[in-house]
Amino acid sequence: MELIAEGGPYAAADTNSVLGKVRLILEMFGLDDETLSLSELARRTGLAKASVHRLSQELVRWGLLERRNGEYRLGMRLFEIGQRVPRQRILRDLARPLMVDLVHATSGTVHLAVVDGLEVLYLEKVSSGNTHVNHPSRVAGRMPLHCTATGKALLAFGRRGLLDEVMAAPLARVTARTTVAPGLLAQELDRTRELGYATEFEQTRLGYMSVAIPLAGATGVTVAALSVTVPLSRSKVDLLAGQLGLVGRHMTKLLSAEEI
Amino acid sequence: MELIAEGGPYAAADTNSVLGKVRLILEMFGLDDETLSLSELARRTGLAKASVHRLSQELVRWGLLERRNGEYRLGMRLFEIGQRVPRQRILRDLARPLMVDLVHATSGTVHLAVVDGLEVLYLEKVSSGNTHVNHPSRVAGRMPLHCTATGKALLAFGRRGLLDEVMAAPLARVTARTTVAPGLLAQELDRTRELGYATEFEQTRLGYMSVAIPLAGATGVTVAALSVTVPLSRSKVDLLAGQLGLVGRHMTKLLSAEEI
DNA sequence: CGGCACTGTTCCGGTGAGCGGAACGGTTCG
DNA sequence: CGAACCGTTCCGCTCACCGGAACAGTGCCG
Repeated sequence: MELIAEGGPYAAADTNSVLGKVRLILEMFGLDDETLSLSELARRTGLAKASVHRLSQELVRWGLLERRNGEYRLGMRLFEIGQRVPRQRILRDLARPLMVDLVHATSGTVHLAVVDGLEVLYLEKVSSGNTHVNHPSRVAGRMPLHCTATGKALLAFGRRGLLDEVMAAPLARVTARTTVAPGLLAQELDRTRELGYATEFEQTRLGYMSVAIPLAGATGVTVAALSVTVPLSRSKVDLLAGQLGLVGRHMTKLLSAEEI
Repeated sequence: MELIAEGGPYAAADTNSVLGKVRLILEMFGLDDETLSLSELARRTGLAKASVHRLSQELVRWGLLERRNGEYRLGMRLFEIGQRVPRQRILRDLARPLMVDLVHATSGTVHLAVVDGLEVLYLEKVSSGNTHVNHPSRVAGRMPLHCTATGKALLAFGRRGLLDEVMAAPLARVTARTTVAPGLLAQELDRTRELGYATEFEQTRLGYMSVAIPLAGATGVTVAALSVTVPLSRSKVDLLAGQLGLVGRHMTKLLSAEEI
């Protein structure tokens, strides 16, 4: 089991530095494991039980971990500090109200995403309770760049060279309709640049399609992407693209006031 | 200037432990200071420049900090890990779609909050772009318990003893209409328990009022509160309370499936 | 031009914070 | 009751960490 590899495009942890150990401890808490016992943490991290005990106590004092009847869980302070990260905070604060309106105009699910490493990172997800379906996406969740509408918008309008890096590795097949041929992907991106928006039909999830647009910051550089996902049955691409475009122009104005 | 005291109800940082230093560094990034230079960090934390340099480098390698043309800023990884905190994640994921609907039903601003320490901590905030006003509240922002509708709902239906702790210190006057007399607050909370919902008229911000209900987890214990804020001019307390009640019952059902 | 006041970065010797094996008390098993 | 687990504490060794000092690069002012 490769523990260190999980969780994004960052360098590996160093076992014999305090920070390395803390990192191992905090990153053991995946989305599945909500709470972990001391022994379990020691086992999974490979650290000595005494060390985990000492560090965990200090983390609890900080508020990054909490202790509920013997088990450790990630603490509220971590959420609080995470909300201060400037890029996500500015983008979300500006986009959220517009996303809410978009949900009601389209009856779909709206995503705000940035590129992090070689993946799409979802900053925000808004959907209505009425039309709510169990989408696999999560806020702070990751998806491949090549099979999502947001990913394609970011690839098409983002920094050059990103596409090459993505195509350096074989493209993962997520559904039967996912584009895995590099040539086809390049073609799709050309089309995306032409139209000004990206689409995706059942390439992420069967039965659903998405339309996405890039969001440009003050300098004109693409900093994020916004998408609407609806059931395939009621796909009105041009209508959705139009509604997204309106919001996109509004966002660009808002973003120009901020520095991203 | 008291640097350590800021940022919640947690124990102070220890300067001569690695974690203590890291904590100082990370918590220097407030909502105002988006980016900080190395020297500035060293100055504010009181740590040696070499130490800050070494630790910051390790934090960048981890992804908790990012470096953009010489300046440090909080990194995306921090946001990502913060989103895994289970209490906030479960509550938000369940509540967000319902909050979106509530926004459109009421044309107000909807907040989801928990109590952390002796304050209200906002987990989520949803408002529409049309009716958007610059509310001072932020996601992951904090407010006093005694002057907000969510705070009063949490005080009235939350764990016993919390009220005593709050009243141990003098109640801060936020606006001219904020309840600062302990006796009056107790009376308001009695009324809240009687009605099943809490209200607040211009006690947080002049021109606005809020209605809030408690959200009960699987065991019946109050775990969070949900509120709607609208301009004072169109305050329909009983209507808002009714709409909140519907959502509240729905949330209770959803929360019973999870373990909070 | 040189001096100055800043940056960020590197070096390195002393040392105490951190380490973790081992032992300890408290459970929950069969 | 022993066995196997848990969390917690102890303590001496040692190496990762510390931070003053020296270094290089930059922008400003006289």
